[in-house]
Amino acid sequence: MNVRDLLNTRVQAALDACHAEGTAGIQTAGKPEFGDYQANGVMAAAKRQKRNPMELAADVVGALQLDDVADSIDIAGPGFLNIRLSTNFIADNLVLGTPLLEAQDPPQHTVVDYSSPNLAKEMHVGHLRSTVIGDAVARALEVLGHRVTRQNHVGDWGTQFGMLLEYLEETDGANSASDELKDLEEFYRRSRERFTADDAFAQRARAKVVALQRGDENVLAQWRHFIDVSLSHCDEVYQHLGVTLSRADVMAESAYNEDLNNVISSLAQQGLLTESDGAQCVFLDQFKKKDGEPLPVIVQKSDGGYLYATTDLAAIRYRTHKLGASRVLYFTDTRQVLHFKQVFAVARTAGFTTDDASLEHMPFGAMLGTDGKPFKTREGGVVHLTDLLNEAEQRAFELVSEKNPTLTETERLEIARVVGVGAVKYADLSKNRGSDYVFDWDQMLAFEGNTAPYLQYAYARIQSLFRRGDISVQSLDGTLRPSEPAERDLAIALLRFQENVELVARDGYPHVLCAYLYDLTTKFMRFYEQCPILTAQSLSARDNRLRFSHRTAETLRAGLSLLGIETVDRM
RNA sequence: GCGCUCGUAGCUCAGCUGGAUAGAGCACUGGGCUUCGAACCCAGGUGUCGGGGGUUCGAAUCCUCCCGGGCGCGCCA
Repeated sequence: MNVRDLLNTRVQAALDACHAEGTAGIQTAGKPEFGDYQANGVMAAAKRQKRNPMELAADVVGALQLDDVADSIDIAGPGFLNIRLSTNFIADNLVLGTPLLEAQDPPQHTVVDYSSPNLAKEMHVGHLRSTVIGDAVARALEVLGHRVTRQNHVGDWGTQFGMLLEYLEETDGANSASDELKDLEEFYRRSRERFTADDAFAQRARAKVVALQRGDENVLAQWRHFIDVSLSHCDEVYQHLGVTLSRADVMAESAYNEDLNNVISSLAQQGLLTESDGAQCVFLDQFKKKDGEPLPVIVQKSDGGYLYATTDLAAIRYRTHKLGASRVLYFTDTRQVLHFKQVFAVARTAGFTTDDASLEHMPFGAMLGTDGKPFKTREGGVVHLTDLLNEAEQRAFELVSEKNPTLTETERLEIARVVGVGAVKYADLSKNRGSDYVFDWDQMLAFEGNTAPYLQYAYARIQSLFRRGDISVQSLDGTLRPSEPAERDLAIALLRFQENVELVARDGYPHVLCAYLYDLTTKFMRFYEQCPILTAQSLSARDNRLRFSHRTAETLRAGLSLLGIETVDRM
């Protein structure tokens, strides 16, 4: 049940009945004394109608049908409507055994383009945000009943592969290729060194590129092998990260190779191509500098080569026309906003996208170190994701061992994995993706405040409760009926799961879900302090509180799972 | 030069289509475990929302100018 939607619909109907134009403007109440939800739209509607807002508010309340939902609707301030949900409504919608989330109607087919590392290098922190955020949004869409096609648009093509393949051939005698590629980053560094230091090598590398593009079977075999090894590295990282991407989701840049000349010829046929300095460009009116100087989208280089804009155009056509997606989401960093604006515009103009398809760039900011500069190792190198996760687990292990030394080492290792990886992911997911964020080991691994371990701890506490009380969850049928204030606060929070997940699916901001889960958890912690559960006064109160606890645990586990974060029964 | 974006408490961050006295966490101070896990809870206070001007019943949010940071701008992705 999306409570907010329900209220929006009802208040909207009342506005319509009063012939008032505008939206209901339902949001969660700013303060407890304002009820649970507030409608802010009446004042704006009154202004449009040139009416007294208080009068209109009274009319709207008169026309409002909320008997089955709310206890009270109060007009406050200059014309706010404060809505307080009724206990019956809350209880009716919090029934153990009913699904935590319901599907949205109608279901849509969404392509989610995320992670998309360059296979020439090892995965590093620069790939973390796209991978983790995109995965969370994909999961949110799926859980709401939408069809999701993941697209890992990996970079497997380009001139740097000539250099890498040449170097691979050169070194292959000594060790097996797999061994050589074990540290991709190092391999890349050494081959680049060779490339710059040795002209003969550089020449052979360029020849490799040509051979590769020409489709030379031997070189292609080398290339496939390299890609395969590199993808295996990615798979390992994805598995470690707990990300849903698999080989089946890989749709590499090279997959569009044979379609690129079609893209060009289609643009040419439509008269959209202009040659400029030997390059094929698309000039669109909406991309002009202030002085009228046009801004090109280059789709073919003067040497005949294609660019990422070309590939992206082919990908758009594939995703909308072939896959039939109605939404395509791109999780890339914020530096590419102009690129996507242009590519989307070209795609629309050229008919590479269907009319009703929505192309949405979901940009995210950079990861900075505590010094405010791009996050690097002490030596100034990129931080590999594997190292990052290992360090997180190491720190988590020390912490778990300190807090809970009686657990076996096996248990502590497993907890450290769940807590450490969860902390890293949550630190990223809990921030607004649009802006840069500071990656701070100490803060993230302090495991306090708005962190994954705080949520995981609440979950573990609830599991402990059931263990101690020897309660079987199956015995807890029925509704959650709040009576104490702390119970009511918790109940309202539980009711808001649906609307928050829907927001994530719509806007692609997982931090909204994080904020929700954190709020839910603080509400539970207060409930836990204030309302004795196992030692409640009456058996019915005890069972009711157990139901609250169980529902909270379910919501936490489901919510964290949408973020790709696991839970443990003890920690 | 043009464009995009950001500037909120000492630090890290929220603030949803403009809404009520701008909120959290960390840090700091004090309190709470013979009682369901103290990785917890409660209490305490801090803001020229970068600055000026404007729009209006109402602006952190919209417009404009200025200051400051980041990023982008024809053959990398």
